[in-house]
Amino acid sequence: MLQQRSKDTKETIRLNALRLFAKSGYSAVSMRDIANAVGIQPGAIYNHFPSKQDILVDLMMTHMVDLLAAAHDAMEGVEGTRNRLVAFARFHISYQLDFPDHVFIAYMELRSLEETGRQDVYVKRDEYEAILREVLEQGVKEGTFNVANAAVQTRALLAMMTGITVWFREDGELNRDQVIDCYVQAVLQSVGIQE
Amino acid sequence: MLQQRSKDTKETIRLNALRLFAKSGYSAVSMRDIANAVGIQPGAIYNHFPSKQDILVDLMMTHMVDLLAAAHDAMEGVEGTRNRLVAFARFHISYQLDFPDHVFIAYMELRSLEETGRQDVYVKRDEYEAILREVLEQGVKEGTFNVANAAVQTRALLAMMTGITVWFREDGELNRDQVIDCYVQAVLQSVGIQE
DNA sequence: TCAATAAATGAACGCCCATTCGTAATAAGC
DNA sequence: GCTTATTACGAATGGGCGTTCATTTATTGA
Repeated sequence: MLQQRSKDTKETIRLNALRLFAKSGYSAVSMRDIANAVGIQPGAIYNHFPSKQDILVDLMMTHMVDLLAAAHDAMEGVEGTRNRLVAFARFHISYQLDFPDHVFIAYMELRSLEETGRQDVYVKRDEYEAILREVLEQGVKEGTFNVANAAVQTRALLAMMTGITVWFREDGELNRDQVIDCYVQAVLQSVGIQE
Repeated sequence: MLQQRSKDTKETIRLNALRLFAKSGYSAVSMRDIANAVGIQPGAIYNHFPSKQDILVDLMMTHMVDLLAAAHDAMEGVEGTRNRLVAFARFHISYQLDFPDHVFIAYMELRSLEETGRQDVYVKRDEYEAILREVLEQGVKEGTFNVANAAVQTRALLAMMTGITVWFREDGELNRDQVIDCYVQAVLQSVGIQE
């Protein structure tokens, strides 16, 4: 049998595992499924990852780290609470649409994580939530925003924006920018700012 | 071995399957897990359900039918778009909090449904979305609401309100009514209504 | 060039899966 | 009390699971 070697087998495993986990869920995907998608034998995966669980941890942590870095990047230098809220909203939604699979498993497969690793992901998630929460708190303090509870509103808005991946299709009747504008308007109005 | 008979073994199976599916996901739960929770042998489940898949379909369809009936009930006789929006929001959030497991699997396990059954669930979901969408469309037509796209806003608001189950705990620092008020305010403001 | 390392195969491990079935025990109707 | 239908047990089915391992092949660095 022909054995192809590849320096990025590990990356190929990552990509396929991500796609399969997002489509069917961690538990429903077998190492054989992943191996088939990659084009190797199941055992060969263990040259790159010590276990199935480690693939999931790798995917989720990588995602959270990347997400955080990108978010801080997008917010850097943006001044004013309204501008910062808009910047965050646009960043968050765009990121969901760019990496729907990453976002989906980071959200859905927390329960599939064993205790090791789950705490790490929680910490990163809190750090991410804090970015939006601080914007809201600042807006409330200034009197710019009308929000009863910044922490609650943070989670409400994140859920709202994250949900876009469930239904949005690039070939739908509204294009990406139009949909983002709808959401940004909803976000702004929800904190009491009229368009 | 002692064999207990029970008229509501079927209902007990339903309750335990629901709880387990919600906690770990459909694929991660085995018929043995369910049987153990119920206190019977795995084979005995097949006296009540033809397959594991049928348990899931049963749970999801039952939930959707109940949800729809309860929603129509809650909206009946409520006049005025603002009042109807508030009524729907309060109903939806309360229902999520009352039946978090039902809601969770109806949302998450659509992908675990085989084609038969999935279409039925989609129809019910659309029917449910339509209740809120029609309120928003009416408000836009009247000029009461400031919403760019009623269909988009419908999904955005449903995602926002449904997300509450992810973090809300009955013993948290805010009680149920306080949290509901926060969300209702956010919903109202998001459609352009000032509190 | 050639040893050392990395990455693949393919077969096997023991275990758990959903489901089936013969049989026994219970409950319901007469 | 006896028949019948229901519901349970408990063992078995074939298959898939995550993972291991001896072995082979390819790549790398001295």
